[in-house]
Amino acid sequence: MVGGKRPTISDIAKAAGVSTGAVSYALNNRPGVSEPTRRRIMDIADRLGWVPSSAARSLSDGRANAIGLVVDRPARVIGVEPYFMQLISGIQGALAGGPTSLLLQVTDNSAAELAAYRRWWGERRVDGVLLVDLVQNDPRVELVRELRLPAVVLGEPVVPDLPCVWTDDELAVTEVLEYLVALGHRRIVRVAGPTKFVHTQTRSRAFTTAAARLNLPDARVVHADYSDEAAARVTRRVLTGGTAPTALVFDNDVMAVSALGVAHELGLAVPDQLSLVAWDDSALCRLVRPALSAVRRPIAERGAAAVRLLLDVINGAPPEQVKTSDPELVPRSSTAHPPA
Amino acid sequence: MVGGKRPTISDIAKAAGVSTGAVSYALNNRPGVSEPTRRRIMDIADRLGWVPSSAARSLSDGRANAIGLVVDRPARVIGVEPYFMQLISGIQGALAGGPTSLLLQVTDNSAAELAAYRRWWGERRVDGVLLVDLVQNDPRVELVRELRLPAVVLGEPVVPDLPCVWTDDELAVTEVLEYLVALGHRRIVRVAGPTKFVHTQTRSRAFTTAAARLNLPDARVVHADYSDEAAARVTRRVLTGGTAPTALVFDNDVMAVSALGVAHELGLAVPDQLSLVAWDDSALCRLVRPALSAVRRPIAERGAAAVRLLLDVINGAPPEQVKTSDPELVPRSSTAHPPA
DNA sequence: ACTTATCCGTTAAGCGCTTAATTACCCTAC
DNA sequence: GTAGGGTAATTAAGCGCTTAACGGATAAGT
Repeated sequence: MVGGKRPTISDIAKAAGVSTGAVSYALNNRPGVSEPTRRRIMDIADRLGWVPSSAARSLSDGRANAIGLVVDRPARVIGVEPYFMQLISGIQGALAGGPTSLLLQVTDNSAAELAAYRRWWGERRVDGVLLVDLVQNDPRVELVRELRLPAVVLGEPVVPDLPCVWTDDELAVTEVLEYLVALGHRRIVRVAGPTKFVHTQTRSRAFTTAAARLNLPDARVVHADYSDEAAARVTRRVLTGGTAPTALVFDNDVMAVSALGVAHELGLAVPDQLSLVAWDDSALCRLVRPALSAVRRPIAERGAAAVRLLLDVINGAPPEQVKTSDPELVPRSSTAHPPA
Repeated sequence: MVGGKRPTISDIAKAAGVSTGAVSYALNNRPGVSEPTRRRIMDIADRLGWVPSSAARSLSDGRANAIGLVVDRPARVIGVEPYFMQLISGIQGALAGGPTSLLLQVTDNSAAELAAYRRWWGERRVDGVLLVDLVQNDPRVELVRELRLPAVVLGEPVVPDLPCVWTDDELAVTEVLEYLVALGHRRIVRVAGPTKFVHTQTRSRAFTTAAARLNLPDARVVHADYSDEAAARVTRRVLTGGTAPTALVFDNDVMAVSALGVAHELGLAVPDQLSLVAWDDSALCRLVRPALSAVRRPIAERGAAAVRLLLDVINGAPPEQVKTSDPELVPRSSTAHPPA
């Protein structure tokens, strides 16, 4: 308890008059010590305030008791999106109480991200990792396979044998489109994130499919990079172009809010002349006027599920593909009938 | 390079035909091996893709090569504020390239936070920690001292011998007040965060002092908890009370945006009938209409400076108190002359 | 009464790395 | 020719913990 001096199992052994082996067995609840002895040892252990040295434990059992997450988004963007903090909240929730810690790294390029995973693996610092924002032919998939590093993807099951936690975005896209069509919209544009992301493609495909089914020839997809600047630029172009859409669906909240500004600037009233839907609900969506209709996804749930799955996989469980609860559209004040 | 098999120094030793001791000396650039041998060893090491095992290294040199950060804010709030992600960005920037990793924990109560620090210390998982959101008589200060755990405070230097990185908030508060007074405001209310935080008190004190100096008897401070709900409640009360203020200064961005909604609801035009200033600039402030005037603080710089300071302290440097560059007021469209 | 099984506990090796102590060898100096 | 001084290596102990392998004692089986 007193500063600087951390008790070790041999301190406990000495105090209990047994060998360190016995202490180890007792502390780990494994057979080999009698009940009274075990109890005595445990009492001494927590009287001394003993906590196992993670380094020593790792070294001998090969477990790091840590998992890693690297987020590869430019600093400019990362601060803005509530997504990651909510994800981390969920992750922590599932980690709480257990012996496992979270190692976090924020990088601004893909090479650094790969290097981080490789280093963590080499240093035996993590038992497994979480993979977010998968892209087509993602090099990380190759890497974790090569390294035999347990990994769980946060996203659609595109890689057959890689465990993942996913949310049914296609469903949500379809729901949004049907909702807008029900309001009377026909010209709808989806302002998506970068093409490279798998989830972007999934949503775009769902969008196109649903649009075809609903017979909306003017529906189309344009891309931005999640930043408000890019979104403003794209939105302005779309709204001032030929046949302007009456509804826009965005791939995050920041872009939708940015569009709100652009609409204002162009003198377009939201929702009377233009409807807006954001992806990933957030305080941002709630606070802005008019409040934004948004698709709410269970982000923290994703994080928690991913952690549980990863811990299982680390313990040798087969690679499952887990689906979270479905997203839901939260209608607010940014959607209405299109102008007559 | 091939999966699963991580080379150790004894693999290198075998390949080079020397002892593991020699390998260790060579790899750590310490005297004891000849230049040719060193070169040969290093070549083999990186041909084999060797990376030191952090567990083994920690165990033998007592260094964890990691620092810890625990953020104690309810999940509800944490996702909203860009602050932490920006801080983490800054932290990573200073960590990049070095051997040190960041351990992150998000908790929702102070006891859990203390437990986290204690556990990290016991497990020898971190070499030092970062402390944010200091409160009066913060138990963490006592704890890190008792444990002799190197720590750096992100905030004002309230504890004499604890190193810290701080930003001159008093200056900013004064600047904001002078700015508003110059515009003609006399009745100004500061909507602050919880009283318990040291930074809240610092700012409030500066506010009161400056208000007295500027002869503003109606200036006062009210408190909320950083959430949009609380801010809305408080703002509504303040604006509908006796002598309503003509300007409000908030302690974060979310509360300011929330107030924007309240003003709208009460039929108060911003900035013509009410001026609003946010603390900590963010995309939120930029994107909202009218865009919010805000105090911009060098958040990432704080994080980076704190990391550098912490690493120094871990290496035995004396506890410095570092001041960052000054905050600046970014005037936008939410501030103007008060109504005549 | 003797083997067998069971239970409790100790021993010791090993995880991968660092580092003080030691040895081996070659040079220079008196 | 031998003591003294580097330099370049090896040896081995130790960091704190886990865990096979082993041993001694007691209880049970025939």
